[in-house]
Amino acid sequence: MTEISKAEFEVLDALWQQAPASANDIIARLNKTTRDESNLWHDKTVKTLLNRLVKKQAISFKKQQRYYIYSPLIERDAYTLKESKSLIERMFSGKVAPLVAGFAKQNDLKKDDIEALKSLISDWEKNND
Amino acid sequence: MTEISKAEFEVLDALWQQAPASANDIIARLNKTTRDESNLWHDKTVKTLLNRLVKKQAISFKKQQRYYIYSPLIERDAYTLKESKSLIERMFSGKVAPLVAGFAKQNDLKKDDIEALKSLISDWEKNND
DNA sequence: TAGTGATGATTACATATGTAATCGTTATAT
DNA sequence: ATATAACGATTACATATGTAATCATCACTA
Repeated sequence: MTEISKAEFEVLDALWQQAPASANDIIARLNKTTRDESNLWHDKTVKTLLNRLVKKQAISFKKQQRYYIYSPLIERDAYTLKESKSLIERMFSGKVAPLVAGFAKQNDLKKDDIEALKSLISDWEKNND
Repeated sequence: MTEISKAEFEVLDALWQQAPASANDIIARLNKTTRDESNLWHDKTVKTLLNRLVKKQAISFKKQQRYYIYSPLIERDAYTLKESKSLIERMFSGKVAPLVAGFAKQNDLKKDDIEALKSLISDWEKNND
């Protein structure tokens, strides 16, 4: 699977929300969460991106009459993990802690982040002591 | 400051290692850490990327005779934090914990990651109790 | 002093990306 | 039944990106 661009990711993300889905479902979802009116997704644009995602084998479709119904071929978790690892590899020598440290320094960690992290750590320690 | 591409980032990263630096310094650094012989950075390529980084105002240069000596205009920490936040915003609704959870699930957290995270958390708790 | 080599500047060029418009075909509304 | 609207397919096009090659200058070498 080749690279997925940012715009393609947004479209794929709308499909991940609920799949399978038609192009119109996806367009509707994209525009539902779009705050800025002037920034609506254009029908044609989304369809181009769906096509590219098909070519990149990130999604598939089957015909339902003359409509296409799309489904993801890759999983969201797998993809986001791959991208995260890539960024952390390139920017932080593969260590996740320095990224979190950046957030901490900017005061971008909220209590529930901390709770989630503590829980992850205690799980880890349960398995790796 | 516009976007910095992946290739540009690698060049900038070599400059961050030690600045100011000449193009040749940077090329040498890039190729020092390159394992694969067939994958060496080409002189011309690096210079193109340096030019683009100048245009994007990510770096500056001053003439030293007929050579250029480059310096970063942006800080590594600031840039990597911005990119990290962008990715986490796009992929994890702005929460850092789910990213770490992905690493945990893949067994990609090592003991020193855990130690670093614990330390971050205890610092955070010291300031936010 | 004429040729060679190193430097930055300019140009090149294929592919990717964002953002659509147009085309051909079919379904639908009048 | 005909015009129109809705689909997907194809085409468009500016800018970004990876990856260099060529050009104009200047310095150094034989």
